[in-house]
Amino acid sequence: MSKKGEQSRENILMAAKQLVMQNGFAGTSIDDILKAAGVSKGAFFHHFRSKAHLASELVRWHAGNDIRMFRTLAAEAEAMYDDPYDQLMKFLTDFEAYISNSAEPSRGCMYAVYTYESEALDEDVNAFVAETLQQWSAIYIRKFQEVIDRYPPVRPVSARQLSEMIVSLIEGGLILQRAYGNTQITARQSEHFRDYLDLLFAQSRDAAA
Amino acid sequence: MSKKGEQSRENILMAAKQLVMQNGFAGTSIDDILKAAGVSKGAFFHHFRSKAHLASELVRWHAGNDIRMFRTLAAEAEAMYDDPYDQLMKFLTDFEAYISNSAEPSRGCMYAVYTYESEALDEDVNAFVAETLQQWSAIYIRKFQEVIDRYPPVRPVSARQLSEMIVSLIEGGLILQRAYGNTQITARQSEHFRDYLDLLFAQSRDAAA
DNA sequence: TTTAAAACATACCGTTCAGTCTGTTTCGGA
DNA sequence: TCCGAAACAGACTGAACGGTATGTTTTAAA
Repeated sequence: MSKKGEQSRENILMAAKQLVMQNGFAGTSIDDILKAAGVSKGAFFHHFRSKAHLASELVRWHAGNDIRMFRTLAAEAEAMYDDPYDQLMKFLTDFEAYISNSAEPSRGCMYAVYTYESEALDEDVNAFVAETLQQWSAIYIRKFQEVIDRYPPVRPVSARQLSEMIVSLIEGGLILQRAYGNTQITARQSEHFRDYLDLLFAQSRDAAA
Repeated sequence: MSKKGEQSRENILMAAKQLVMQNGFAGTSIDDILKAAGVSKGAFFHHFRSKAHLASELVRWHAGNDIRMFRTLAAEAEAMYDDPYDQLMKFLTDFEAYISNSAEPSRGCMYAVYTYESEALDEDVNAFVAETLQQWSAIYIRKFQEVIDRYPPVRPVSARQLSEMIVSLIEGGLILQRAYGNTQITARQSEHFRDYLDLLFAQSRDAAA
């Protein structure tokens, strides 16, 4: 593959990502994307056979970057600490920092956009979004389970429930951020969640120490 | 106002609500709404001067019903119990029941749809959505404050933080529900949140008893 | 019963949309 | 240097869209 070809494709994906996050998928026209990406219609339809195909490729491209970033954060945390609880805390704080300090302050979550326009998208795109959210959850679940096994919580909690909770808090926080024009809500909710974990596991951790 | 006139208007709003929740606002055409509502174009533009105006009226109509329902649940809880903690728990469980057993299983939150298409909507509509979310939060905040004042929590928590947390959990839960096709996630997260409250306030409540 | 406004119904209009078609340029081998 | 394929560029098309224009029916008061 030539450099230039890949560059155009990437420009289109980046422009489309920004516009879709701003106006939704149905609210973004191909012409809008062309203008923002600085490419022609011929270029667009050379790389994507339809708008629906772009939707599919866009979320796959985005999810690839996302999951890679997640795995990197998880790996860093695991390299730095032995204790799963410490790993979890570092992972959560790193993610908070990522949300707060990202060059482009977060305008929401692409999976949420896709989810709320799911009926207009292909079946397999919806399946992919669900799958990606589950992959995301899975990273948490594994870590929560290690923590629960090591430090019995004061209340019975499942790793799955906790992972659904943090994902819900983040997704919901991003909505409130957008609605209120406040870029700190999601990070604050994540902090709050860490307090909750502290309440759940502090007793066992103190006992172990 | 005549009965028939109001009936058409209501039909349009109901049809629009359903379609917007399914496909988003940009993804719903006026013709789609006419077909679903069984009215003509003349009727539509008699009641709404544009699609943007419909967006505004729709969210106002929806929010009116919503806030009314919320206030009713709050009033019922306050009539049944004297203790603010008991009131809060009843309010939360009633809302869980409402989410779970609603005739039309919840397909998400209209404010989330509007929030994710905010750039394409009028300034004042966005302001109204933010205001409505804040009204919703305010109901929680008042009650949380009463509970905090009466039963000092084991960790310092603010009523505002707790209200942002439950709203985030609900909004995020509704996204996961849609993505996974599981109608129980939001209610389960609300249950989980009650466990958290129990952890925060159990000590003070035991001491008071 | 008349009347004027409200409440429609529907054909139509200009624009925008996704997608196509017909070329031209770029580029990496042979 | 030549060639074929990849990578464009941009005019064009038919359908769908939001909105309008014009006429008809319904309604409620005088």
